[in-house]
Amino acid sequence: MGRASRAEAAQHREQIVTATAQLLRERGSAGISVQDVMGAAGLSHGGFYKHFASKDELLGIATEVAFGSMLADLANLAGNDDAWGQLVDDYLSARHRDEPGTGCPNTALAGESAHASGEAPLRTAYADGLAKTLESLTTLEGLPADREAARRRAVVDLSTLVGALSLARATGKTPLSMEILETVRSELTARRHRSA
Amino acid sequence: MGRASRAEAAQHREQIVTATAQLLRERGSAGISVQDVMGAAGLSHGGFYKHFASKDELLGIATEVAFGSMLADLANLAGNDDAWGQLVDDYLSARHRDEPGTGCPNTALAGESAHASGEAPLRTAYADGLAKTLESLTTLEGLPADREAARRRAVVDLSTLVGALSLARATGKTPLSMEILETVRSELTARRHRSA
DNA sequence: TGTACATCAGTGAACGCGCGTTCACTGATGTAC
DNA sequence: TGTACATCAGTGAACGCGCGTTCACTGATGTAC
Repeated sequence: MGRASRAEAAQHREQIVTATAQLLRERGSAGISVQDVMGAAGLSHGGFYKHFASKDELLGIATEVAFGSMLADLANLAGNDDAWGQLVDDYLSARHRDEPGTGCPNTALAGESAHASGEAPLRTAYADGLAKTLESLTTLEGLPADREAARRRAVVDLSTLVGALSLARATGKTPLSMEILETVRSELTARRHRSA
Repeated sequence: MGRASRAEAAQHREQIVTATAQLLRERGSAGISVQDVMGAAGLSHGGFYKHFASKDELLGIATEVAFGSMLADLANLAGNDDAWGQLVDDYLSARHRDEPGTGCPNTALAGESAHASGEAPLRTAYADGLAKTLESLTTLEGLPADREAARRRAVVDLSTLVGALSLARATGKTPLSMEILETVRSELTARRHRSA
């Protein structure tokens, strides 16, 4: 094969990271191997360490990327007329439940982060991503009138969204799963209208 | 060593299951080995299959046991004067965050269940345990006046509790983690007083 | 109650397997003149 | 622009390791008479 050009190498690296960001959210870190993610870029596994120092390092980078695209989605919503209603409907949809690979890392990677060691790159990236998610949500909640109240609301609402999605995913495509999504969706929407 | 008596064997089995129920919630299924759980009962790994058909079967049984003791705790609360306040304070405590091994399996095993195959015993046990948790919580929420409203409240409240604990665990012993626990705790308590 | 025999819980070595990581090697890419 | 050489992305075999599971074996337990 010989050497790949710098542009090709950079593209390969991006493919590896993107594939990992998706597979990590779908299967968890124990469910993906170095061979899996190299294969996703059309490469054999041996060259992995020309790009990353370890699997752990890649998981940290992939976590950053996953949060990055999720925060971009969230920022795009901000301009919307009914940003909050849109967010709740998207977040608690059957689609989001069934496609964790492109969904919110706060939910998909919470267990991963909890089980990771304190120094693991994934854990650091998760803490940073969660903090940024709450900042972004606080802005979206305000009503800049009372930023402290908006922050509190963001924390409670994100908890509710993450919990509902976790429980819905844990029970797959079942009636109970749908009940959770629909109940929490209508409750969060109603609660917002009540206070508006 | 020779053969163990029936009483001893039954005790060994119970030790294996109990240890697994704890380790599973602490480390996840990928974090525990057959050797680990046999060692917890003071045995070598070879005899495992005299007790269980597979590691998957044990994980299912351990999940049932974890839900069983959690539901017993919940039932004990029911007699209490301020059962709801007690539940929220216990659930969102630093202790519960730091000791998943003896805590709520709805939160600890949500990710495990989501990643397990549809036929995995753990997944079946989880779905059953979550259904029972919601039934028990619905009773605790009522006000038997409107059972449907109580059920809806149980679904939303459990989602919020599970989400807050997941996020708090993902960020370990940090200020953000404490903020999440305290904010959601005070919010859930206040909300209940408001409606009482 | 005592004896002979079948049962089976537990042992420890072994199985195949996939894992993360290392390494000698290849040969096109990139650089220096 | 052309040539000589160094660089290094990617290959594929190999490493040690721990995993879930199997198996021949041991010898006390449980059972039958």
